[in-house]
Amino acid sequence: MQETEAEFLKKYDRREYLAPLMTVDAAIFTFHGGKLLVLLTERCEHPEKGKWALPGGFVDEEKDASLEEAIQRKLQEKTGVKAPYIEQLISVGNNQRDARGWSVTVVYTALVALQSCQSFVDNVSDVRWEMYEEALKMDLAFDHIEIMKAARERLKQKALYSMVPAYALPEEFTLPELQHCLEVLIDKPIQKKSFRRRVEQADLMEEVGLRSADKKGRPSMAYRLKEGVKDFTFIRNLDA
Amino acid sequence: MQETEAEFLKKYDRREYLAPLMTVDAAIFTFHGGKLLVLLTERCEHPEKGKWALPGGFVDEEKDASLEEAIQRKLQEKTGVKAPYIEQLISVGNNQRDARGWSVTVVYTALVALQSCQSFVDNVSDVRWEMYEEALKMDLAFDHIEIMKAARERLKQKALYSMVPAYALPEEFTLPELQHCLEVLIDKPIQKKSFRRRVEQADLMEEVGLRSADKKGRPSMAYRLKEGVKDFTFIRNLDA
DNA sequence: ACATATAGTGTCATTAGGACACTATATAAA
DNA sequence: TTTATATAGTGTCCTAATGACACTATATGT
Repeated sequence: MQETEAEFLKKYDRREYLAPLMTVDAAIFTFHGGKLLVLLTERCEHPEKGKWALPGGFVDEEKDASLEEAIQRKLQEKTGVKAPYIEQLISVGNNQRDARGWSVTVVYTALVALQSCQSFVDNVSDVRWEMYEEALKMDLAFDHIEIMKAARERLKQKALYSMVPAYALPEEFTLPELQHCLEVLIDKPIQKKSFRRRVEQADLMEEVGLRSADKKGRPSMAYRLKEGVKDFTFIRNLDA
Repeated sequence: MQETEAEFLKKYDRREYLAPLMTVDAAIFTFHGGKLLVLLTERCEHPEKGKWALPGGFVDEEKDASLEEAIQRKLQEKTGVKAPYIEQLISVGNNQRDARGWSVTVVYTALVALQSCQSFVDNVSDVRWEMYEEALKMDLAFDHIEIMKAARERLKQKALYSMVPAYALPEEFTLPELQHCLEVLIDKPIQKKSFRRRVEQADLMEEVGLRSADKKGRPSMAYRLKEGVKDFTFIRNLDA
């Protein structure tokens, strides 16, 4: 006799399967003082207690309806950061990465403006922005060093063919600032003219008036991303 | 008094967390008779019993040391396909996609040569190669239609800037065959000359002699991928 | 032989982008 | 006030990639 789906689900007990631990983590970057920064939290529990790690944690079946909700909730709770344009990077799962056993993490990555969360981060001791170059030398929890490197690499690729790094800057920024940000991300100088041609072609920014001259030299024009611009890609590579 | 990590792990019981169901699935494509084909398996159990689905299944903590091993094992067991250059596509997780509850799937995708697994697929009734265009109209299990579309889109992007589609062809192939394959993948004609320039520049294939003329017209040169070529990318887009 | 079908090449025009000199406009110092 | 210098921004040439498309090459079939 055929079992119906309703009958199947009624007797079905998920506890019969010991599923792997399921976490979400986020590699969140910003740009400040000419440096790329990455957001870290200190682990307050075993395993890896006391080590710094990418913010994240267990998916909560009650609180989260999806992986996207889970990572937004975890980020918000732990660091105060809201990352509207967060993007899935990769998933890592094996029986080695967590001492508690088979573990899977779905990793997200985003660029955010420092201003959007500075006050929160400044006021708690277990969250901080670390310079990426320094974070590379740290003994991060689990396999988070490798994950962070993968996120950094993705960022580099994005910077080669898009203007995404604008998200890491304040709402208003100048083209020299954006160019410098890109140069840090791709780790090589960009021709000023090439860069500006691409900005013009992309037609994604609007002028918001001259920046008051706080330093020597000609003042630069300030821009902001046009309304409704969420993501955008150039056809060709910068340098490469 | 501080708890040590060893003490923590000793008393730690994973069954206290009800982790989401953890599966791996694969969108496997090939190219045959001028058409893009996708590999499907028929579900033999509830839920979605009797529906066709992307091959995949639960991660087995005993058998699999990692997600990569899990997807290779599942593919092999269910379809006989070995996909050496399989690639992670995306992970999907929410409380809607599986009637059994919160479920996460890590999706992989690959292009394989039909020959490498034809006999297996021919001999079992619950596995088949379906034309992609037809599969689109099917009522696949879970959210597999959306996942399949995402994999198709990734394939299209890859075809625009790489020669990866060569993996979907027999070991020896002609340039007109490869061009046609690319045209199907990106769904638009390619300039013959542009295509051949790129093949030459890439320097990834070697001649293996003239193809015997089975049809009208000048016979074409057969090629194979050079030894050691695994993945390769062009700088610029085809058409776009 | 000649029509036709398919494979493969030659070549020109367009365009993206690197190189780099040039102009523009500010502050600081003489 | 002039001049030095620093930074912003533009003009212009050269090269490389590639789209467009006509051309040559080599097979089959009548």
